[in-house]
Amino acid sequence: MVKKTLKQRIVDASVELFQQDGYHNVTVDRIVEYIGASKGGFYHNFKSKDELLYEIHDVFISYVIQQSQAAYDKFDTPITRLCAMLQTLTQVFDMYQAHITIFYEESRSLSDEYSDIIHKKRDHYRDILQRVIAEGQEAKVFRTELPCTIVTMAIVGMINWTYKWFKQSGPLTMEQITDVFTDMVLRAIVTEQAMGEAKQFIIKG
Amino acid sequence: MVKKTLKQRIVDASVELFQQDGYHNVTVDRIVEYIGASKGGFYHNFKSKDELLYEIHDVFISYVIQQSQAAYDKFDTPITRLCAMLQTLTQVFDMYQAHITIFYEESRSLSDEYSDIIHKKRDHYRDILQRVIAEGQEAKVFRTELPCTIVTMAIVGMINWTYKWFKQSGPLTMEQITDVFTDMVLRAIVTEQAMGEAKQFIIKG
DNA sequence: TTTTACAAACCGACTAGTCGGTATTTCACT
DNA sequence: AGTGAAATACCGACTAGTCGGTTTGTAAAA
Repeated sequence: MVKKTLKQRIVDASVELFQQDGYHNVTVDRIVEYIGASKGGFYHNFKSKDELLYEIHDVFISYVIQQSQAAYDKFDTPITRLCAMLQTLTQVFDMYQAHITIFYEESRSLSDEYSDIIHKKRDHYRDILQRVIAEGQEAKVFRTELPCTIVTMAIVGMINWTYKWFKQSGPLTMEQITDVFTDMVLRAIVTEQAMGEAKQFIIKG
Repeated sequence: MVKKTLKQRIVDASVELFQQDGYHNVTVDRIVEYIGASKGGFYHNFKSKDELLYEIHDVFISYVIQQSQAAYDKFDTPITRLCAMLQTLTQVFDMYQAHITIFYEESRSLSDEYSDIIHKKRDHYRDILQRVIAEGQEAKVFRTELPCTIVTMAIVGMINWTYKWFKQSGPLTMEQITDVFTDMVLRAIVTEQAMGEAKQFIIKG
């Protein structure tokens, strides 16, 4: 697959440009000029600039959902599932930082027809994580005194926020950061009696 | 102060409209129409739409910095300082949710002259928190095996992300959420030997 | 009289989307 | 395989509309 389709080149260029300057500050003219194409070519592949934005959103969130579900299916205890999901998510966030930036900063620019679909998928992603937390609480592996919705959003926030500050050129790799996050989350929510199982994921002092 | 100045009315309306629809989707015409004023009045009070956006940013971040610093000054141990800052921050985030949405989603729309100032202040806010973490590590109250920069960003992410999902009409108040966050953070980072001092902030199971 | 505070019409730059056209590929039929 | 027609992919000048900002006007305050 040496030859990239024009459509793919448009998407790739847009992801880059949208991340840098934001959806509204990037014109269709600029996108096509950037890849040496034309407006005709653009509107042959997309019915609108909106549709392009939607496609970028969808590719990303669908991938996140699929990966999260795979991490869930691969293991069978709350702690291992949670760790796998944390690892998977940060990995995705490492690779798709540009997509995430667009996903979380430009979703308001989606027209109504698209935003419903995207919002549903976003909720689905959260639900997968929340299910792990809830199941862990039922099994008394995670502390039941913490509301599982808040715990879920605390974790989601911690991870999602990385797109704002993580630099691949920074002093720590995403793997190292993941280890710290995993440590913090497990310490925060695992019960005393289940801490034995979690010990292997805790950083030694 | 029954009479609000036009300037204040413009700011208030803009905060509301920007949060709802985003900076680029709200025209100056719409702002002035919303409050029953004119474009002349707008440009009498602001030299540009950019300046208005800047002012909204600045009011908010300056307040956050001031409140964070006050929380720091009010106490004299890492744990109490951290708890006070968590409480202060979530309180601010409860009150200024619209400002925060704008602050974190529209800062890219700031022109260069303004964005430098805002970015510096944003870093300053983070530094105040990071200092508490670092001081806690020096005092062996917080675990030194966790890099303080990552811990800081994990906390910042957890708190900041609330602006995406917290609803004042939701089942939990911001105070209750703060208690959960505080519990999780302390459990995650306080050392075994200092846990005694932190116990009062931990939710009992 | 000058300044302040706002109103309302207006302008110029910019941009999403269109449309008529051309190059390239696909494919049915010899 | 070779051919030609139809479908597909792409081009680029043009348009209609939008929006930030300006200019001119005006009434009250200082």
